[in-house]
Amino acid sequence: MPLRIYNTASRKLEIFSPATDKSVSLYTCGPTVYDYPHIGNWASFIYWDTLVRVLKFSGYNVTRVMNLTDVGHLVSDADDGEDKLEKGARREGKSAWEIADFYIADFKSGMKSLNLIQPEYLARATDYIPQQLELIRQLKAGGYTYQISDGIYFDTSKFSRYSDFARLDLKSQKAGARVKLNTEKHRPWDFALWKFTEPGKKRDMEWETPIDILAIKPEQYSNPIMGFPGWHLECSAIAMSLLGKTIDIHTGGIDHIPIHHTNEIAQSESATKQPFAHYWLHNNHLKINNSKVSKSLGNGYTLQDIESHGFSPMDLRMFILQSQYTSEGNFTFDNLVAAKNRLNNWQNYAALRHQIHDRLTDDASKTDLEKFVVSTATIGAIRDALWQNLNTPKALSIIDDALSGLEEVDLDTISWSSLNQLLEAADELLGLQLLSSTPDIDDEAKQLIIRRERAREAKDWPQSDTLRDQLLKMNVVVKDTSHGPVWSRQ
RNA sequence: GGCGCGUUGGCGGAGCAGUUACGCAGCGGUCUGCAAAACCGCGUAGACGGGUGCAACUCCCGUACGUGCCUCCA
Repeated sequence: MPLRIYNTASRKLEIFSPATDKSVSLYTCGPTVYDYPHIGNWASFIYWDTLVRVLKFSGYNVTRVMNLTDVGHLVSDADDGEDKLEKGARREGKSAWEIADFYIADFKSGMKSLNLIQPEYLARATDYIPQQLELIRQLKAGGYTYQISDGIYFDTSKFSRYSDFARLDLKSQKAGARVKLNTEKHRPWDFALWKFTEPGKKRDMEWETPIDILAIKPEQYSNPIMGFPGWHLECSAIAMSLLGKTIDIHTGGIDHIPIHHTNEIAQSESATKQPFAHYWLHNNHLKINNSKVSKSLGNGYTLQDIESHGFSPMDLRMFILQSQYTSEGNFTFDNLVAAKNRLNNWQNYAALRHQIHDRLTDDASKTDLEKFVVSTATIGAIRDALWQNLNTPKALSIIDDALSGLEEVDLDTISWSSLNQLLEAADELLGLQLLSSTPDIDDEAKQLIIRRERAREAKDWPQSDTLRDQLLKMNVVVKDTSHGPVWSRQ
């Protein structure tokens, strides 16, 4: 069974096959670092992290780039309004550079707490200004640009396939119906490659516009014209400079199909005459309380909000994995509780491995057939589920099935190594930290459990209950099963 | 106005043309010193109306409702 993924470019489920045998180049549109990401943003990054995990698990050598948009993303994608970074700076009384640094640090720490694998390259747009200017240069040379009073624009009429990717009928789009149109643009969907700093203004982030990309003669050029890159440009420039002209997989949110990715394709392919990406994957949006996440509705919960409600980042991760990336999830705190409980149950199963080990006296005397073995076929089945367009809910259900058998049987009969293999594979593929979140209990707690068993044998219930309370204070819960006591963490 | 998507049991959420998804929550029972767990069972899901099939939650058409994009947003 091959790895299949849904390619937005073809609108079909396709068998994945990278250009180079066992290497995969992967580009993910990263955050605009002007504010805390909300859980919808994180959902996207959790899904793409799962993709990376699946590829690595399948033996691919993955080189992944994620950009950090720290300049040029305007309040409106239609090349109007203020730069988000500059706006954030004004809001917080800092410079745009300080804003970017702060939210980049926050993003990295969020990635860590959600156990997202760090991409090989986390690239700041402002670190790639020369590459972006070079791309403009190439496009200008090819006749794809024009200049108007506020910047240099991409002429979409020169790229005949412009509307193919999003399958939009541009004529029927009511572009600018609700925003003031830039009347100088030749077409509403032409987009800025480089914007000039407003005359008489000084931006925190601005660069001198090289004269050779300007449509003026050198003798007319007196004072430097300052400017900054358009939002779409960075992704093409960063991706191509780090991964080459054609990349295997490009991922991003579903909202990026009609504008951002359409524009990336237009400018990249106009410059190189080669396909920009073979596979385009898009995650659907997470709804919150059945409505969309929107800054204006104020429902964009952050990771900090989740934690202040008493949930862990892994609870959120479990919640996100419970629905498939192409479907529209719905977040409520009740649903998060369900995910938390499920994860907690898994952690209790994971903790059994310490208790099997403790009792392991004559492991060799029992054959695998006599033991409860989590078969390697289970791990294969998990992988197969994920290979089916990252069907994470299916993968979770397979793990549920495998784990739920464990508590019915005598612990002595469970194969320690096969349980460990399952947990390792689950962690590798889903990143839920089942192993690291369930360390063994200390010797003191173990002694208390033994003493409690003695008390129970002597039918000394008050003593037994006292010991149980003592363990509870150490966050260890003891349950008396028909096969003896089993502990778990509270 | 244009283009698109969705509608599964209390909630979340998959696959599949014919066999229990799965999870969380709930109810009843067994077991049990108590508690918890575990186990067994229960609630008879598939918006509505047609159509094609021996057979449809699963394919096709229509209707209703919801929702997304064409501003911002993963």
